[in-house]
Amino acid sequence: MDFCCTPISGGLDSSEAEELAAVLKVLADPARLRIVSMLATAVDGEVCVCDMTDPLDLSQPTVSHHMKVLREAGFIESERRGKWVYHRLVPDRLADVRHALSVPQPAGTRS
Amino acid sequence: MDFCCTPISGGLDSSEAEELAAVLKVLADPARLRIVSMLATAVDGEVCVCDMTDPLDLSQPTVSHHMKVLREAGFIESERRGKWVYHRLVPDRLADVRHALSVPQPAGTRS
DNA sequence: CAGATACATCGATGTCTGTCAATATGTGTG
DNA sequence: CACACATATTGACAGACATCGATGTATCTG
Repeated sequence: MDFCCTPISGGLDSSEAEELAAVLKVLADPARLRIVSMLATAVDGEVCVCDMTDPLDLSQPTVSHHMKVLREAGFIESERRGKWVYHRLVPDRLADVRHALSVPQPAGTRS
Repeated sequence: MDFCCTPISGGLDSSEAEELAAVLKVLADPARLRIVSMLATAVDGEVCVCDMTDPLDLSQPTVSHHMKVLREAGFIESERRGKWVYHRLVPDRLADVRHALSVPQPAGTRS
């Protein structure tokens, strides 16, 4: 997954649609959205799992699972420092998704 | 569902995350993405179901189901003319989703 | 090494959903 | 009305997945 996702406006073929759908599916989860949100608003841009289980009201294995999904989809990077693993957003990835959802000429705007 | 989705950068609470996740879940399907793509690239901005079953390689009920999901999520508008029902994109809805996924200050960009 | 803490992996489970066949509804034509 | 065509609805089913408890792995401290 080098660069992400043919834009919708390009006329998606079957495999392009599946690729974009897979990426969107990663974001289409309340817990993962809140994780992304927490990373986006963190003062240092970093958060460790231990600081997320409580606000998310989820078990540690579940949070860990979501981090893995986000990491494998390229949305976050993780780095171990001591006992903790710090997670950061990869902002370009979100930008790619936004770009894939862009529709250049709003075709149907004539009322 | 008046206006769509608190931006990620706002620090999503539980219900805001669920709302945005629900909207993204609608897009996170290959068939629906291809439908949106076909509508976005259609010359008149309109397509009827009968013209989509073949390219999508899906049964008519399945396509009809996807149209309903897209309509209920505010992504398309549908209008009956004669025997056919024509579907149009609601471009603002996609723009809302893009906006919700924006991260103003890429927090973690210091390498 | 022994214990504690942070995180990852595994297996099981309940729920959600994309799909289709069958059928119903709506619309035009004779 | 009878028939054909386009679309919607219903019911059923298989696969996907979010979640958790139990357990494994890594790191630090005595």
